[in-house]
Amino acid sequence: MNRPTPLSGFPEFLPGARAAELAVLDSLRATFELHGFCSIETRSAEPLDQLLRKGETSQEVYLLRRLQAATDDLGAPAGSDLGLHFDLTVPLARYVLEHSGALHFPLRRYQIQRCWRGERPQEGRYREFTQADIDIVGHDELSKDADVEVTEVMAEALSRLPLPPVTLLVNNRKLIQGFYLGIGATDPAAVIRTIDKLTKVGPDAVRRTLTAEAGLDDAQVDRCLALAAISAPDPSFAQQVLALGVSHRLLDEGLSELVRAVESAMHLRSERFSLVADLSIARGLDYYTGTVFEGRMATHGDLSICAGGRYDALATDGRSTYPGVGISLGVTRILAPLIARGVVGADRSVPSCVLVAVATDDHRSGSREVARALRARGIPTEVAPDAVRFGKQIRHADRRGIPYVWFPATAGTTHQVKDIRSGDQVDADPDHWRPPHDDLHPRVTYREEPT
RNA sequence: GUGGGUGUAGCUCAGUCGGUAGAGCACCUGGUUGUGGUCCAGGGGGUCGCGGGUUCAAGUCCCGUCACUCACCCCA
Repeated sequence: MNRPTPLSGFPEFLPGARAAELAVLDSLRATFELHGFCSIETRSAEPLDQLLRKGETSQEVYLLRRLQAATDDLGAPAGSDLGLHFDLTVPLARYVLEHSGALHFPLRRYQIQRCWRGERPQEGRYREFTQADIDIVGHDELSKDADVEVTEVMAEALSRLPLPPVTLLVNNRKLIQGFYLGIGATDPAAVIRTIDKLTKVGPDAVRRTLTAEAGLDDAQVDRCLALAAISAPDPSFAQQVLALGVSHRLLDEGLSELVRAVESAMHLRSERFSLVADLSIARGLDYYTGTVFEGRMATHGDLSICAGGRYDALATDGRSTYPGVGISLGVTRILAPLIARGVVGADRSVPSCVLVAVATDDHRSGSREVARALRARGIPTEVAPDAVRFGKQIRHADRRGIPYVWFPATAGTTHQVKDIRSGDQVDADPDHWRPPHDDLHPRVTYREEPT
């Protein structure tokens, strides 16, 4: 077979699916900018030693290698190796340090770029994928309001997308860490790592691990599981936490932070977005220090489609530290499975709103004139490629989802435009006719799955 | 990296005991010479993933290999 085969983990969309993806990306960008977040783009490659900091040692990094590299380059120090970034947070940290003198803090930035991970691909897990991140980075300090703000922006961004609803689960690292310290756990980090797997492996497995590896007794494990079982869409979770009778300075601090985050997010709820305080959310990464997020879509099972949190030291150069809080949205992870199942798509595969028909080759210049007049008023228009019979030209439009076919005036006839969905055909003037606003550009279609 | 599954038309798949390569959908043409979708008739399209082996004969059996895919790990 001469036809190339697909590359596992490197998804590519057909034009219609790409149109849907573009519409989603445009929507995200518009929302982020509406909140005053600026865009940055960082280079695709970072020095390998930079990538492997931040407790990300387990990441499968794609290395960059020059085909024509001289042999003695192989002897170069390991630190000079380049790798493709596997997220947008590590590059942000590097960027902030590199440009700290020229940036204004707090820095509110969004970043929509490809990332690469060498792990085995599966549904919803890719080797090349697009991520949309928003972060707020401070200089030495960062207000607690930043946590609320990124929550608000992402809530709005998700609410606007014509996609399945998202639940954002929120917790606070200080709260659970303080709780574990309060019950006498000696290695709270180990407890966090174990609790993070609760939904995956279940309470029995967690109990065994907590006993064996974190050295907790049965009573302590009971209280950990009781804490992790707490979940509420409003600040009422605080009473449940207090009822467990544990006290610790960090616990109190985290509790009030989480209450505040949940309270200020109450008004963000919509049909497509809900926020829940869920004390089983821990996040495995150890650099999170406060609020942690994990977003789920019911269509994606246990896979989280967005994640993030606060880190007291996103970056540090010895003199200054740069605390940050942010959320990453897995654009490819959300879209690729939904597109593959036919749940999400676009109502057309080309941007064209109008196809101008060509009666005969002699009439082509007249058809071009009509197209120019429509384009001059911002209506995406293409001219039929061949002067074949009109039935075939209409079919050309139909196949691509182009909603209108324009029949230019000829000797004895007037200009007419046909809505090929309804079949309605009316007289029209190229300098004045305008389609309904909704027909102007491709739109994302969302069809709920028959379950 | 570990373990399972699957590779046949553009897509989804069938192919019996080893005996001439199939269906549905899609595509093209015509019915319909300036108006699509429905319907009817016809048509094109295959190195059966690749390599080797057994056999008179292999899509089918054996070995190898590659790709895809699912699960574990980890994560958007």
